[in-house]
Amino acid sequence: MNYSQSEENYIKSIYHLQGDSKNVSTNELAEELHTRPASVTDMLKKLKAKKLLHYEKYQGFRLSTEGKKVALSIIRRHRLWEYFLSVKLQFAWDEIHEVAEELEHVSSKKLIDKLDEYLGFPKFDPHGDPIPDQLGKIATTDHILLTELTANQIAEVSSVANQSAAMLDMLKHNNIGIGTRIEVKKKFPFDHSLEIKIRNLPAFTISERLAQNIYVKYVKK
Amino acid sequence: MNYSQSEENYIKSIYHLQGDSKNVSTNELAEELHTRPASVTDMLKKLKAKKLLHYEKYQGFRLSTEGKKVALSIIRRHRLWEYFLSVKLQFAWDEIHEVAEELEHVSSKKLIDKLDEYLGFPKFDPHGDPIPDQLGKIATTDHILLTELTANQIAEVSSVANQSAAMLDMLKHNNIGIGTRIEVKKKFPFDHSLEIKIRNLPAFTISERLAQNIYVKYVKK
DNA sequence: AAAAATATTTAGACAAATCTAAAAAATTAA
DNA sequence: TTAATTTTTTAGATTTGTCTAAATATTTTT
Repeated sequence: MNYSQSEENYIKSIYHLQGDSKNVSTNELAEELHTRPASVTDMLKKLKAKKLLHYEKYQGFRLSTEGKKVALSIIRRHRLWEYFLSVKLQFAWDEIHEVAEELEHVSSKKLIDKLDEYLGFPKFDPHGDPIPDQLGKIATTDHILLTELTANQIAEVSSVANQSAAMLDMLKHNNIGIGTRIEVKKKFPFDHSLEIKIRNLPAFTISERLAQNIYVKYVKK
Repeated sequence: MNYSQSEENYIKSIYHLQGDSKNVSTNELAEELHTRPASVTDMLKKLKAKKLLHYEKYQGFRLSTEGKKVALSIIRRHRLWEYFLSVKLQFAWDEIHEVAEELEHVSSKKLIDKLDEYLGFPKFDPHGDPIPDQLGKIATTDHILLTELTANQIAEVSSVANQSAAMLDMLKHNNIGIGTRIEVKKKFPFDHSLEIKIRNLPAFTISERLAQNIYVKYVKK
């Protein structure tokens, strides 16, 4: 089956919002897609008719098994293109997302499988997110949120939850990238901000909001 | 300026049909695009409003300078992707066109310029057609139509004018590809078909129609 | 040069994806 | 447990790209 760009964007966003199968609300999805709730309702009816999601009026919705399969194949395309842009074309880390958003809608399965092979079947994209294989399987990671990291423990940035330009710009400004080693020096109870240290730079503070979007994994000292 | 996929397909087809600036007709374009003449008229009005073509009711049409510029940038994208699919992803010669038709609509200029660099600034695509550079310049070739080739003269296939699946299938069936050396043994005045010889294969006949779609260039014996 | 044939355009409709404004349902607060 | 607020849906429009059928121009034939 083939889906329109618009349908694919809805499916992908629902997949990200529902996480481990919580129900997604109309307003939430409208905000994520920068569209209006009324437009979301319209599209939901269509996706329901195609059996891609479970949806009852006023009750929220969630992808069906088939819907998840479709979502994973879109995510596979997106992340393979990100890997290609970064590793082969030398795009900067914060430039790849936007271009991959366009490339992901090219639907030839053969193209994607050949690209995967050409790239050497990478398991993670440049943001540290896992790339689903042909069957939709994704490698598991042991990462945790930076907010959950114990003080004075060193960990390595493994992925970011949010890839908005504003977020990526902020990370760049703070010299944080995939693989950056971070140590939490202090947690401030007042606003839950964190003082962190990177390499030999002076320690500095980041907001809880930002820290909630950074995944890290422990690393031997 | 950015154009829709549909607009881009019209511009590209007009460019191919007009050749060295002959006027294109509504029916001709409708057939090329597998659409209806009425739809063509609708789109022409839109493209005229965007100053991409010269068009007066019932008089045929032709791309403006700006329109040609746009056409060349679409062709650039298409041929670079064809080159990538063929050289990097090892797609067969007759499979690349269809996928490139989709990829060509991804519009990031940076993507295309980086891809060009990554591929080593190729001058010709796998079908032998020239790839426009960033400025729209295309390398010139000295190829002629196979129908124009003198008998008993050896020449090498340099490109094909038509990339329909039917055409590519026929070429494959006849063992003709870019670089194949062909000698015209005889021209039949009755239906203008040609008897040709390839390598050590027995000579065989091809139609005028097919020969009109094959470009060759002379080669020292 | 009129008639016939062909090419092109207009008029009006339709599907997809979106929107605004208003109605209806669900949730939260008083 | 009503009232107020928020969320969601419906109704009706709009834009883009397409279509069919009919009208109008142009070209070709007789």
